[in-house]
Amino acid sequence: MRISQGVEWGLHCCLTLAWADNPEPLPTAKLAARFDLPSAYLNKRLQALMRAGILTSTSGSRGGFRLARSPVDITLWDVVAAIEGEETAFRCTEIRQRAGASPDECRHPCSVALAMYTAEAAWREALSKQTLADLMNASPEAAPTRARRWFELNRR
Amino acid sequence: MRISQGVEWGLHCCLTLAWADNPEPLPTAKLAARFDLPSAYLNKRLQALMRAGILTSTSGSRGGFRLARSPVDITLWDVVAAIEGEETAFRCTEIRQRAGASPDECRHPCSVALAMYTAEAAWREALSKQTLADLMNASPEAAPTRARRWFELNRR
DNA sequence: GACGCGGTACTCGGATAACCGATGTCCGAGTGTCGCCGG
DNA sequence: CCGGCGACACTCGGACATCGGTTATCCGAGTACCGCGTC
Repeated sequence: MRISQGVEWGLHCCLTLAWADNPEPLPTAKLAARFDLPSAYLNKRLQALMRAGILTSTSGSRGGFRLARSPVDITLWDVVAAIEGEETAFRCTEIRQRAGASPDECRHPCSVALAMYTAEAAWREALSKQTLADLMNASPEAAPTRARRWFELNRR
Repeated sequence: MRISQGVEWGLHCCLTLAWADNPEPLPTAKLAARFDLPSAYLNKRLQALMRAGILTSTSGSRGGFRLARSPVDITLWDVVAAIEGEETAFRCTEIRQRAGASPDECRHPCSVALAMYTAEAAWREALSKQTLADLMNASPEAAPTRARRWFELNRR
């Protein structure tokens, strides 16, 4: 089991956008350069965040991405779900039906699936409780000022 | 993100072994036939459970697998970790270092990684709290008797 | 009749392919900007 | 000097290759059983 790298990228980019806190959008290329990531692929992930309503995009020259709402209202689950998808990690294939379980029982999920879903719910809840703003507070003192400085240097 | 199918197979097989509750080992082929699974591949997963100390294997004729200890002492995390591995699903690649974070800060994990690890810890704990015995209790009444009946039919 | 021995069938165990999704790359569509031209 | 217009540069957006990992398969190593031969 592995969470795609795009999640890490997405979270760091959201943090950067939050610190920049700028009315002007930030293009993918700038963000990619900051973290030394492949620009085109990062763009793919930012698009996913846009489709989920976390970012807003502007086309054309002077275009780019901005946070769609305040960091207080963006949970980590929002970001993870946008990039990884909302499907459960555990997929029940109903193998009990091969073992002769009656169709009547199969109206309820089997105990195995239920247990796995319960654990996943705990994971999602833990993610939902943490917002982007919490992440900003938990970061070291130097981080926001560094982000601002970088942002000033990369202003067009 | 996706949990491999082997986890589902492993859990159902452990349940079957628990219900059989037999001093004689059960060969992979029988278990595979019960759930209509590819036998050789299932064997690979059962091997993993054996390496983790959840099952014991016996080679040769009349060989097979047995539970290594009581269902009360087998948590779901034991099974999941045995098959999926104990590595975290989220892998921090330290992209903050590309963004100019000082080596001094990097002695601590970054806030993003910390948050993700915290959520994963909640998931693991939820799995650790549930044992195989709990799963047996949560299963419908018909399941254990069906398993026993199947087991008697497939006795050699 | 009892013991020892060899062959056989069965099962685990690890090494070896095939398929699928994540990763990475490219080019087209759309939009704002800047410079030029005309009034 | 001012306003309109056109070409350009920039950025997003989706379509097309590539790679790693899960899934699937096969063959060898080891062991218990069964039958036979001998004492």
